[in-house]
Amino acid sequence: MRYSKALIPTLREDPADAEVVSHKLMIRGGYIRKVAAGIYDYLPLALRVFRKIEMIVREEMDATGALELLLPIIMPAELWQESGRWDFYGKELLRVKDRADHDFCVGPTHEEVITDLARREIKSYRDLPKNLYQIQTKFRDEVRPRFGVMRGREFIMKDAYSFDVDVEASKKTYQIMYDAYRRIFKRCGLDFRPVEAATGAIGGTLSHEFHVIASSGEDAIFFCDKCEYASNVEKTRLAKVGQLQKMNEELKQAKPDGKYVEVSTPGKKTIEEVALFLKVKSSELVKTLIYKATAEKKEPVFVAVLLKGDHELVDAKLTNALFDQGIVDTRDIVLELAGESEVKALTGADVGFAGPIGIKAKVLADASVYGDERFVVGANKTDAHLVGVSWADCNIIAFADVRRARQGDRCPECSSGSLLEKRGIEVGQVFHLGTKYSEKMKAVYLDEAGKDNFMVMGCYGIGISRTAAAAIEQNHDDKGIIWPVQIAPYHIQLITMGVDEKTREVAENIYYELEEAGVQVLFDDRDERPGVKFADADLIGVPYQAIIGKKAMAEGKIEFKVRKTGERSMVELPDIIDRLKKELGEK
RNA sequence: CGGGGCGUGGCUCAGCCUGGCUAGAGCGCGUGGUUCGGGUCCACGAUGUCGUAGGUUCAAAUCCUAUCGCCCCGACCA
Repeated sequence: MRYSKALIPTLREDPADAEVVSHKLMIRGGYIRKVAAGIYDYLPLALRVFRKIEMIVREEMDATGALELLLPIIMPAELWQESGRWDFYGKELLRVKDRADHDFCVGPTHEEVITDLARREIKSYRDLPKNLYQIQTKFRDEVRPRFGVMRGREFIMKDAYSFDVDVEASKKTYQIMYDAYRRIFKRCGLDFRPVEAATGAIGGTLSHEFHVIASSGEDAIFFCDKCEYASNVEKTRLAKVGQLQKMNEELKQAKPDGKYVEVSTPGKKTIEEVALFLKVKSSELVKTLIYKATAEKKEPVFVAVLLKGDHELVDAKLTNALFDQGIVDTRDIVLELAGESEVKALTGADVGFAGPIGIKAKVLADASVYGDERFVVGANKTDAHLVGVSWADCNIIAFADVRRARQGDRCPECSSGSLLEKRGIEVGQVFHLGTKYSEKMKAVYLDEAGKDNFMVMGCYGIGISRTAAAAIEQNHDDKGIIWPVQIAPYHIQLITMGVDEKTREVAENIYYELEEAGVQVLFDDRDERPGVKFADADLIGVPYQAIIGKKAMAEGKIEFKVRKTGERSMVELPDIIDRLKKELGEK
C-alpha cells in the first residue's frame, strides 16, 4: 500500500477525551475515530489488525473442528423471553421495535439464537458434539463505555457455543477450547494468563478468563508464585476446601463466654478512628457491614457481615455465600450497603457502631474472623464498642469466604506459595454452561435408548477489538505503537528519504520486490520531510522499517530498522524477506 | 443511577470569573517559494449558528434556566 493513497489520518496531539494509551494511540495513529460514546469507525489500519487477529482465531477454532456460521444481529424478543433474559439482562440490552411494533433486541451475545438453532436442527446423539462459532459485531449498552475500543458499546467478538451429549463430553470440549485459547493468544504475541473466573449472572459452573497483563487493566487478578493457581479477584479463594466446613461444624458447638466489656468510644466511627483511640491495630477490630440484598420483585434481605478491620469485601463472593447459606434463593440480586436509617433500625445506634451482638439481622462472618484471638466490635449503641469479643459471642450463622484477597495471602491451592496481584484486560472467556439454556429452551436430543436428554452447553468468547487494544497497552513506547508482527497492519514500512529521482526509483523497485515476495508493505511515498515520516512510522507501529536514503544508496543496501529496539542495520533485500518470513513462520 | 467536569474553525486549547470594538493562538488544511536523515522556514489564504433552545440586558461565547452530547470518579457489568 502506498501511503499517499491510504487513509491514515495521524494526529500530532493526544485527543482530549482519551485516558489510556491504547485509546490515545489508536486515535492518533489514524486507526479509529469516535462516532458516539463507545462507538467507533474502524479505519483501514484498525481493520487490518482486526482481520489478522480474526485469522488466527479462525485457524485455531477450525483446527478444533468448530464450525463458523453467522447469526443475526437483531433478534426477536420471544427468544429472550424464553430464556428469561429479556427481563434479567437489564438496560444493557438494546431494545428496538420494528414497524409492526414487535420487540427486538440488538445481540449482546447469542446463547438464545444458537440454542434455538440447535434445538431445531440437532435431534440425535449422532449429530453431537457440535461447536459453532461466529465473528461478529456485538452491542451492549454499557453503563459506562470507556477506554476507546477496549470497553466500547459496539465491539467485535468471536463467540462459540458447544453442544455435547453429557457433562463429561462437554468438559472435554471445554478443555479443547481452553487449549485453543492459549494458542490463539500466544500467536497474537501477548503476555497473557488464564485465570479462574466467577460465573456471574450468565450461570454455569466452570469458567476461566484470559487476561492480558497490563497495568491499565480493569480487573484485578491473583496468581500463585509457586503453583499454577490464578484467579479473578471476584473468585479468589482464601479458605481451603474443607476448612470452612470444619469451622461451621465447630460453630454449632460454640458457646459464648461473654468475657467482653463495653468501652466508650465517643464519635469514633471509622476503623482508623477506633483503632487509634483504643490503641490497637485495625486487624484487631472486626467490622460489621450491613448489606441489603434485593432480588427481583422481592423484599430486601438485610445481612450483617463480619470482616477484619483491615479487610475488604468482594460483592461477588458475598452473593455466592448468601446463596449457599440459603439467605437468598437466587444469585441475581442487587447488593448495596444499608442506608443510614436502615442501620439505625437494625442496630439501634448511629452508623459506625454496628456490631454482631444484639443486631436485628442474620450474621455472616468471613473465615478470617475465626481464631483464638479476641477482638473489638461495635456495641450497637452510639459511642460504644465491645472489647474482648470472641467469634463464639457473635451469633454467627455461618462462616464464609467473602473477603478480597491481598498480595501476599497464602495460595489456597498449594498452601506453600503466596498470591501476587496484577491487573489484567479480559480478552477472552470460556464458560461451561451446563444445561441452563437447553433446559429453559428445551434443546433436547434423542440418545441411543431413544430417550430425550438436554444438550450440555459451553460458550467461549474472544473480544477481537479489545485484543487489539490490549496488544497496544502491552506493546508501546512514548513514540507510539509497537505491534507484534503477527497482528501488525503491515509487516514493514518502506520509507524514502529525499525526493530525487534516483532514490525514488530504487524505492519503487524495492516496494515492487517486497510485494512480489508476499510481504505486506506500507510504502511511505509521500512528499514529506524525513522527520514527519519517521514520526508517523513510529506512531503507527509497523514492526519493521526499511529506509532508503543517502546511507542506503551509498552502500547499495537497505537500512533496516527494528521498531521495538530501534536497532538499525544495512542489509540486502533477500535478507529482509528471509527475516520476515522467519518471524512470521516461527510464531 | 449518584458525584464532579467539559462543550469555542478539522485537532489541542485561550477568552467566560468582572457582559461591550471585526472571537483568538498553535497545529492541521490550500497556494507559492524554500528546505530535505527525526514533526524546516517564509508569504498569502480558507475555515466558527461559541452544543441547542429559551430568558435577563441597550448589548451575551461571557449571566440565568432548561435540554442534548461528551469525559472522569463511583455503583454496575460478558
